[in-house]
Amino acid sequence: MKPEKTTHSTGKTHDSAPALSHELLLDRGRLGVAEGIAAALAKLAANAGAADAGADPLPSATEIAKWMERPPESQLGDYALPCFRFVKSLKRKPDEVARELGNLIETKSSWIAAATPAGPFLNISVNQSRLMAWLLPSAASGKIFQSMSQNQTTANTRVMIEYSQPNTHKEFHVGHVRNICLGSALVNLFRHCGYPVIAANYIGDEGTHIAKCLWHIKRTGAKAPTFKKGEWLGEMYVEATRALEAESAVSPEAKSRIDAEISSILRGIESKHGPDHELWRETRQWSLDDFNDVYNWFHIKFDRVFFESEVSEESQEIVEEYLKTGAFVESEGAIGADLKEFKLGFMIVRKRDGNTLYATKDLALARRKFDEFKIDRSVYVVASEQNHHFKQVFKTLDLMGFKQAKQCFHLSYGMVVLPDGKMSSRAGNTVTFKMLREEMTAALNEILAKYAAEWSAAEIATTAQRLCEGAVKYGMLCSDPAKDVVFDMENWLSFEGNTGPYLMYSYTRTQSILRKAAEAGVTLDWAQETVLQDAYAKHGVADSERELGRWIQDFNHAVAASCENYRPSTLANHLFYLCKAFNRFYSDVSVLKTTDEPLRQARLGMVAAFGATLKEGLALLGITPPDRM
RNA sequence: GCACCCGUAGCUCAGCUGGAUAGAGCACCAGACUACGAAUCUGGGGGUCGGAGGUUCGAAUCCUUCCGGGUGCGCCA
Repeated sequence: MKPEKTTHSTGKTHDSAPALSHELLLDRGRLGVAEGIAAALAKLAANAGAADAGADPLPSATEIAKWMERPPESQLGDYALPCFRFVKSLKRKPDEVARELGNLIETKSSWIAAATPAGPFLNISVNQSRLMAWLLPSAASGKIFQSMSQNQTTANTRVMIEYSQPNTHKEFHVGHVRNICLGSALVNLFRHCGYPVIAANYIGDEGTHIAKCLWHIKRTGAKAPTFKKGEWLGEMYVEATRALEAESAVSPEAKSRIDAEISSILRGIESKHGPDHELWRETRQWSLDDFNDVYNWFHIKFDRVFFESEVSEESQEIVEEYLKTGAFVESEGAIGADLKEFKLGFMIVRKRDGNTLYATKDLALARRKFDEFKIDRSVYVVASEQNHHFKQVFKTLDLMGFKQAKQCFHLSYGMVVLPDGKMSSRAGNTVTFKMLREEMTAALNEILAKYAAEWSAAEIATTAQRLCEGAVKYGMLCSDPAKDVVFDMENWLSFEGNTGPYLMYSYTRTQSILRKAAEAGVTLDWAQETVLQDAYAKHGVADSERELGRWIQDFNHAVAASCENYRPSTLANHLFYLCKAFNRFYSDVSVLKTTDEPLRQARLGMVAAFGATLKEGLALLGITPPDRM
């Protein structure tokens, strides 16, 4: 099968739609059916006298593969072809097209077992034994997943994905956790689809918030603990803001005195020497150490870590430079980009006091990304509060003349809220990463205590960690990024329904079966594809097997859609349905007790194929399931 | 005031480059294990897809408008 040229006749190119349905070419079953339809369509067109001038050219098999849908009821068939689109070129009613196409389809020695018209739809049943003989070994070996990365289009697009972006001296709360989950999943997805990806972090290590934190430490003389000093800093910052608010309210004089003290600390830090700078350097490192602990716990790595402090000088240069080109103008004593004609207001890049801002640093950093890292696309994973900010930044980059500005994408995500409402540090109901980890791990340890006699302490600890990490990541990823997510610890750990533990449990079931099979000396011989095909041809494919096969087969498509739409939830949901199908299959047929040996091989293959698919999908979400739980 | 986002079962959410009778999970009710570990599976009730228009063979999906909630909007990050 060679890739056909795709025609862009619709001309509708999505801003960020990359891989030209590459995954369809990897699906031999779907493509096989599409080829059968294409052949029938050619005959139909010939019969109709296709000499009509101006008639549309016949669609290619890949185009047809794109149009094929899954019918609403699986009893109807494996695929459905809506025939409305052929009405014009064939000058027939859709019902007629479906009927005639059904008659013309070749079912002997092809992927198609039956084609039955249903009104304007042509429903198609796939030759199941042939499908399984191809699908199961391809999935179990991981071959069809790995092929996703061999894509010319994506291989030439360098992508940088910036995420996490924590501030030093502040608490790392569940909102930051969602960011990490989304960002790392995107990195995985883009890499998997063949993009060269640079995973970047951008740490806020300067600014007033730090001065406030240090101000509080200095005046109270509080001493840091031996461990988790970064978390302690976060607590100090919360205390600082409270103290600041209370004391400033006492009198206008008190307020101006405190403001002066904080400015003094800020200047001290920026002067790059002296006690305040030293304190900044020391405490900053505490936060960075803690961040690394968090990243290690979540098993994520960055290829490049940027610091705000490393771009602040460049941000001053940028102001001068683009003031000259006219991209920036002066207004009311400040300097900025006038974006009013784009309905984006005015973005200040230099304050009246001469200091640059967060936005200015984003511009400087963006330039570094383009020039130094030669990236073609730049993705920012940042909370939705900053939608307006990024619209301004991207438009400004455009005005500054960066071509890549059009390939900048802000993945905006909603807040993490608690079951009883929004979190607020004022109300004292925030959830930090520390709390999340401790409480969830404790709950899991309680559950896993029942294995204390059988398993080693190390295995219990590892299992608890994996379950916790998986529960959190899945909970953060399974709903649309744009929506707020309710952080409900109990639900996420409840192991019932659409949760991380449910998916991980499904995986452990496969491992259990495969382990038992290996103990019994049963091994899979993939070389004999015909064994699979014959077994299924003889005994038939059970409904639950057909369903499961379908979800395995559509996996690549879900991955591609998930990547193209910057939406890990698409994959997460696919995995949930995949597991539902497996658990149904599990209770429907007993694999190891299957008496017919070839059929048992085939079903074992189904288990292996599902296990490999699920593991692959979970890995893309950043989840590693335990082997047993 | 303006801009953007969200509104689908009691609750939490799928379904969104338009396709057939709108699907899951939780909760509730009723079933299935001396086990390929039931952290599972099967069945049941429960919906004018926020409202109203429009586009067309067809709209939860696209457009307009209104309502409700959220987030932002020149010297914070």
